[in-house]
Amino acid sequence: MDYLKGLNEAQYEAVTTLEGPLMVLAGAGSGKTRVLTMRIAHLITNLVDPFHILALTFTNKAAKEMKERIAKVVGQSEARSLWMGTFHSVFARILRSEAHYLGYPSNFTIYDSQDSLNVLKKVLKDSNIDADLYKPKKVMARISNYKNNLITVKAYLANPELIENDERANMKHMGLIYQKYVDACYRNGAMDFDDLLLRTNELLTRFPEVLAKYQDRFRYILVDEYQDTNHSQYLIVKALASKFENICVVGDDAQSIYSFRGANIHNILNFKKDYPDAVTVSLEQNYRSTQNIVNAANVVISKNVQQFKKNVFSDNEEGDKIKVYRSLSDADEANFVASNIWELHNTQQRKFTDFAILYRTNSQTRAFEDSLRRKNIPYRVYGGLSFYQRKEVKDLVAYLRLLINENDGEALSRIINYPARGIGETTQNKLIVFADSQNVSITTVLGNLGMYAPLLGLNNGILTKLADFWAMIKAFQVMLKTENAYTVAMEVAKRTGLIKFLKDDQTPEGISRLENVQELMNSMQGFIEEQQQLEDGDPSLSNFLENIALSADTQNDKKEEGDQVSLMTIHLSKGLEFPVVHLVGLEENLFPSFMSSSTREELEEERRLFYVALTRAEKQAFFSYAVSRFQWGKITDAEPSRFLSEMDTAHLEFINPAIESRFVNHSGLKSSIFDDEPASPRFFKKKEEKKTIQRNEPLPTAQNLKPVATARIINPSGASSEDIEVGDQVRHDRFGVGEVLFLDGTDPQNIKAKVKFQHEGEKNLILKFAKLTKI
DNA sequence: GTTCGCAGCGTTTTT
DNA sequence: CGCTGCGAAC
Repeated sequence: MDYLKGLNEAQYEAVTTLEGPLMVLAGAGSGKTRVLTMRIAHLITNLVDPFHILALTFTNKAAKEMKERIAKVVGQSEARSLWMGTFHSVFARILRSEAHYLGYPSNFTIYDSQDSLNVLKKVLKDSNIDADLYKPKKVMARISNYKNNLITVKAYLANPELIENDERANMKHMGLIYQKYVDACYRNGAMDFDDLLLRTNELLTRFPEVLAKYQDRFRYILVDEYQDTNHSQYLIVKALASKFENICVVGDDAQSIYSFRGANIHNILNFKKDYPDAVTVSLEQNYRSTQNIVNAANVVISKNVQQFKKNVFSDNEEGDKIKVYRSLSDADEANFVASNIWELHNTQQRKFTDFAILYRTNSQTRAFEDSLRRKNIPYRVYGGLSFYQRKEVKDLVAYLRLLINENDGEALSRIINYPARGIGETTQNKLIVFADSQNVSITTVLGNLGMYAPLLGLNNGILTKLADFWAMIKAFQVMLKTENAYTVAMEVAKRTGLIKFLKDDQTPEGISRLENVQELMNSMQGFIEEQQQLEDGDPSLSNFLENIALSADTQNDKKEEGDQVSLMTIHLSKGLEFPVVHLVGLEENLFPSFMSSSTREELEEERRLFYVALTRAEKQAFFSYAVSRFQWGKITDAEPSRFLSEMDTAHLEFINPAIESRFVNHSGLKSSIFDDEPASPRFFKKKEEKKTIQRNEPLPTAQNLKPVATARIINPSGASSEDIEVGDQVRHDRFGVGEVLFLDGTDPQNIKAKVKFQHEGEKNLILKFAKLTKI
């Protein structure tokens, strides 16, 4: 049991207290993941069958990481039968096998937020409701809120208080809309994210035999990030654990940052009330960060009223003070960060992977991408628009979804006329109205066109098109019975004309779209191969679809992780650690967000977010903020974040005193430094860029071209080309092998390469998109 | 039925 | 600014 060695007293207790309810309050950096991992290992060593263990996490990333670490301790085969995953994926799996209880098909589709929103928009349109009062996103948030609190349509309609509440918000039709939305999803054979939890609750409450079955299976339950569970998740855990009560929850109330999606901090605050016999273990020693960082973070989080008292401390070196940089603009800030990374990379021999840039909102990425790219610093952006949310990818996926679940009206409407095949809006509307009037689904109408044709009022040309379309879908379905998912998907991409449609668009964006589709095919192939290697793998199309529905992963998770700077939102950074952290955009109305500055609760959550961000840092932290920022298409003045003033200056060091004093004396003059400039934002931007280039880099000369052209080019999706130089032999996905004749361009985004291919002749390629491999 | 262009809008965080 | 949705013209 060497794995028990090296645990401190509290960790040891948390790992070895196997029976009964246990709450582990794990301060930031206190070895939480280690404890969870060791605990599972210890369970298995103590002859608990992994089959009886359920471990729930919040992100796929966390689940994956933990699985790997457990496999290292107990071995691959032992780890396999353990159930570990996100709430959503674990319960989606259970729902699939028990769907018949709920009147759902087991092949139900899982809708992501975008799908749900589309369905809701249709509902709103149908209902002839004032679109200004009922903004889809707002309505969706309310519905989501109901669901997460287990308020079904029925419960809603029976609750005058809720109805009154919505009436007061000027939304008296919420009940009706809610009903219609739920009906639509049901008709489509689909569940949204919230349904996965709500329906699980329904399953466990309405069918005691099902509950008993899973209670018996999951005798040992572990929940990571318990502070972020919502009510729905809380009830599921509670129900499952109520037989054996071997439940271990791990969390840190100071790191609860998901209340916007229903997380209820009281779940962890009240754990003792739910399980009076619970053992509580506090992990307070932070092994991750320097004393200075830990202490600085403690000062800020102590401003929160709502929290357990903890004493997180570090025995590490005291460490550097946190350096605070005040910048003139977002571009200036990005430039500072990039220069700083470059410098530390050179002077302290830090790898690029040692650095993280953390921000509040995804829209802040761009400026940093620009500066990093200019300095040829490799980076990777996490999060943002997921690969699977791109339109071209979703379109192909919609076809595949339709093959699995032909009732999926959302998928159908997405592709019935894409690529255009003459089935326009008018025809679709007729179909919908007719199907409604006959009280059947559109699928039924399409499947029995012969019978319905005379009643539809459509001309023969259109009817033929509809028949052809449906015959094609049916043919794919037949094919799916004998061929593997990849082959069918390829056939779909070709036969529907999707590939041709994309190929016709030779703009860089068009090429990139085609490549994304190819990438989808690749990832599918990868998935199939991976599943085939697994003993209990499932290479089916439906399994593939489920996996992508529940993963917000960007495309290149499997791709090589080179030496790259990480860029991500603070939310995404939870659970991670980096030697050097740049926390940027520390401005009022940005962080804390203007959306979350009205109530104390909201502000406390922002403060916890700040705490999370700072405690990601191991050795060094840098803060920065800009006095003016280019956003919403114009320049906005900004004040430093209140979190900065909440800190103890003993932990800080202001690193640009010159600029500081210049500004301190003239409050509110920030914009006046640009008085000699035209007011147009465009000019402003230009000037900024020019300035930064001059200040930090020599002008592009022939000498400087080479490093740019030979650098790793990172495109926005994160894929990278190898270092390409003139004379290199390269391989291209489609054109095969060739020689690079010529490189052209200084803008790393737009370097063109002339390549002579053995068979295809000379081509001009944009390096960023071409994905050339050096051979 | 399709395409293009413009206006208006929102803009936090994720399974 | 960038996206969506809508209306007008082909």
